Amino acid sequence: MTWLRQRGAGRGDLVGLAVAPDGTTAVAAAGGDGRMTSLGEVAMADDEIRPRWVTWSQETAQWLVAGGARVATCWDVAAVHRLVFGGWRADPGWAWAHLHGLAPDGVPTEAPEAGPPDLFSEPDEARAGADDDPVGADGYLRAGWARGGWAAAPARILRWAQLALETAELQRAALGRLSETPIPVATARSESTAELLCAELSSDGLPLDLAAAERVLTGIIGPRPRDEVHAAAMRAARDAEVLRHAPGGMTVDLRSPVQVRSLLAAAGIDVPDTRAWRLEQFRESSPLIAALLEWRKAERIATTYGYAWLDEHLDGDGRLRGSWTGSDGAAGRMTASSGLHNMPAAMRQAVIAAPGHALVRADLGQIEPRVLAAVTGDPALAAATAADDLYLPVASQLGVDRPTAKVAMISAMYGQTTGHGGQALRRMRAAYPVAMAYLDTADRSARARRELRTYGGRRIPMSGGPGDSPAQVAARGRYGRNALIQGAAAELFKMWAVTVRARGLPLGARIVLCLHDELLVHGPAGQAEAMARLVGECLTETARRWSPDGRVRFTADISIVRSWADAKLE
DNA sequence: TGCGGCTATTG
DNA sequence: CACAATAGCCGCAG
Repeated sequence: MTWLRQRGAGRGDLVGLAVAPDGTTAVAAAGGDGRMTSLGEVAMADDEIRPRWVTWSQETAQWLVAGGARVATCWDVAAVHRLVFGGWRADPGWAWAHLHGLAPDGVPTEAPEAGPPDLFSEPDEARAGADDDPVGADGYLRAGWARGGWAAAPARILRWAQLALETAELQRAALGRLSETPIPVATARSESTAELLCAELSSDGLPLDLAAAERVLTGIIGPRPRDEVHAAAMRAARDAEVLRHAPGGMTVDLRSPVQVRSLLAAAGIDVPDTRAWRLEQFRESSPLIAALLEWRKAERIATTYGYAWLDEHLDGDGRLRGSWTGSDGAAGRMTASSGLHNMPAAMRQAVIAAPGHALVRADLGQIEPRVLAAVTGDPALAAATAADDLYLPVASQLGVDRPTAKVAMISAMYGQTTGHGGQALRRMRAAYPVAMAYLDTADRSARARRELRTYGGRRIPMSGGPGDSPAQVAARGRYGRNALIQGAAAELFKMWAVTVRARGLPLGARIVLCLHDELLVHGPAGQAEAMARLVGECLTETARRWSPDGRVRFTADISIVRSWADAKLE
């Protein structure tokens, strides 16, 4: 797009982008200049210039992907808003208000007295004309614009692209004021581009072989039921397998925890609840418990990951699709629906590379303690990261065995208070004073409802939430200390992921799954070795950018596999 | 019908 | 069974 070049736009420069649901597209360059264009031109300009496209949210990325115009990088206003201000809500009007210091309560909504749209209440976009400014006299974005009215006419789409750019520039300035965090702008970029990745993950799906998946299911819950009657009969048969161990022919609904508890009581087993870990100790001595635990496993598969799950989420092209969010929850992890993040391990053997393709599986090793070392700069802990197994040097520094060292480390990061980690925890305090002080500070701040900020600059709001009983205060402390670790790990992971996404493109490598510390990359079989090498190089590159002093070592276990479940083939 | 509790799966 | 998430079923309130 020569026009963009004429406006002086170069690699990495912010360029506003708006894509209406019908594909009408506008771009806006710095200085307020903009023009209507097409997705095809955007794709070409991305190749030639590679600006950083400013989008309002992942929705724009979804339109781009749907239109076949995948771009390299973006600045996602919603993602950056979540980073800078925290919380889930990140619509344009909300982000705008925060950047302009306007009270969030005042963000205009559609007038409630207007009621649902009908023949007599013209939507805002249809009334466009006299007062066609997206910003109202009160300084807020107008509700009609923010709620979709921007797409009503080309002039509005253009204005919306300009406004995205203006908003992004304000966000960048706000990030610059986060002086206490080391890499806020780099994090904003990777968090943004992670939204592009999410749109692609949602669109591309995870390769899952239907026949293999059905074989897994058959082995656990039997063949696909022919009809409802057959399904009910199989269910009853599974139930009967447990109930035949019930005392006195007692019949209960196994799906009701209350009834199961009374069943167990009748069998002489008194438990406060019926969770598997609690029942496990009775497995050997009680055939009823053993049968119940097996039933639970099968029931879980049948109801959540069974044939209905395949029918609902596995498409005809052999891809399991769900929706992806780039930064969800307390600490800004990626999340996915359709069970993509909690699929039973047994189902992984059905995740198989397409013909002529291979999967590269890569796990970050012991990511949370390494992240703790990096974000705190604790010298002793950083030294321990030189080892492949970080818990070995930690154990020797603490003078305990490896399992104890691991429990102590995880206790410190998660805030466990029960159990017998007290002595090891005291030694942790002596061995890693910088890291432990960081965690203690986070805990204290969270208890006092003071907001937190991760290494990458993500705000963790601590207002609201549960009350001030001792248990709730303690829980808030655990939440806070963990949010900083989990959050920073999520930031590092996403930077790694978007680096792999970018560098892997020439090889035809596509990320097909992100799982908190694990990447699954799919690509041509002939490029498998190159992809595996590249994933490792991307971690090195990311680590250097993320933790520039280089004193903390990050490791990944990388292997080329046909199926996700496969052991390493390297 | 909506929602909290319980349960299981994952990192 | 600490921290995080998604998701299904039960029981109860409205």
